[in-house]
Amino acid sequence: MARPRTTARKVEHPEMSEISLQQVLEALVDPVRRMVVSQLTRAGEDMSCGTFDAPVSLSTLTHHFNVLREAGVIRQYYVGTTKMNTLRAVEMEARFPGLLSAVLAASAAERKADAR
Amino acid sequence: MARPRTTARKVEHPEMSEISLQQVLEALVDPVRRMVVSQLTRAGEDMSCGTFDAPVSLSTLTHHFNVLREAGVIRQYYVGTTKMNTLRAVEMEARFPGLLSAVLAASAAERKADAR
DNA sequence: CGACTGTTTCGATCGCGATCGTACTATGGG
DNA sequence: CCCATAGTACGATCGCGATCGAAACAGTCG
Repeated sequence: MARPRTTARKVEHPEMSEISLQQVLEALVDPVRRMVVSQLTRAGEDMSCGTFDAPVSLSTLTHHFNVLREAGVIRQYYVGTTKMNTLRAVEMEARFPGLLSAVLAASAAERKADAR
Repeated sequence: MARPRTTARKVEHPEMSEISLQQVLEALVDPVRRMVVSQLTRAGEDMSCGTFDAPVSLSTLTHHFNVLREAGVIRQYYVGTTKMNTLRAVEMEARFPGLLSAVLAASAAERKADAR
C-alpha cells in the first residue's frame, strides 16, 4: 500500500519553554553533535540519520541524535523506515536569541580557518 | 613599602587567535563557571577570586578560574596577594561574534524566569 | 620575624557521558 | 511471507572533569 508518506511512529519533543540553557550547551559542546548540526544547516533541508558524516558508529550517532532532540535543538520524524532530522532554528532563536547562530557561525569560521 | 599596586607574579593567557570554540564551549558549559562569568558581567568591574558567590570550595573555584582563563574567557592578574579577574569580552566578541553575549543573555533570561 | 589572609597545589574520589558491538525491532519491497 | 534496510536498545568499558580537604605558598602588616 503506497500511502504512509509519513508514518505514525511517534517521537517525543520538548516544548521550547521547557528547554534549559544547560541542556542546549551540553548538546552543543560535543564536537560530533556540532558536526551534525552544521551539516544540517549547510544542507538546508531535512536529512535522514544515515546520511550524516561523522567519525562514530551508528549506535553512537543515535545517542547524539537523542541528546540533540531532548535538548530541543533538532526535531525528528519518521518517513517509513528512515528518520528525518530538522533544525529547530526558529524556535531556538526565540528561546535563546543569537545562541545557536553564534555557535554555528563560530563553527563555520573555524572550519574555514582549519581548511586553510 | 607601599608600591606593589600590581605585583610581578605572572599569569599566562592565550592569544585570541589560539582560542578554540571547543575550549570556550567547554568553559561555558559548567554552571558554576557561567555563574562566575555572569557575576563578573553584572559587577561591571574586576573582581578578586574570593568575592565570587559559588556553591563550591575555594580550591574548586581556583580550578574553574584556570579553565576560564585557558579558554580565553577571562584575564587574571595579581594585585598583592589577591588575584583579579576581568572578562575578555571585547576580544571574545572579535573572535566569536555574538557567542559570549548570547550565552550571557540566555543565562540572565533564565535567571529572571527562575526567580519568578 | 611571625601571624594572617588569600590563593594554589596535590592526590584521591566519584559520577557521568562518549563510545562500541551485538542483538533486536519496524517498514517496505519483491 | 520473507528479506533487506534503517534505526534502536542494551550492557560494558573507559577516560575525563568536578569536587574536596589538607598542606603549601605568597604577600602584608605589625
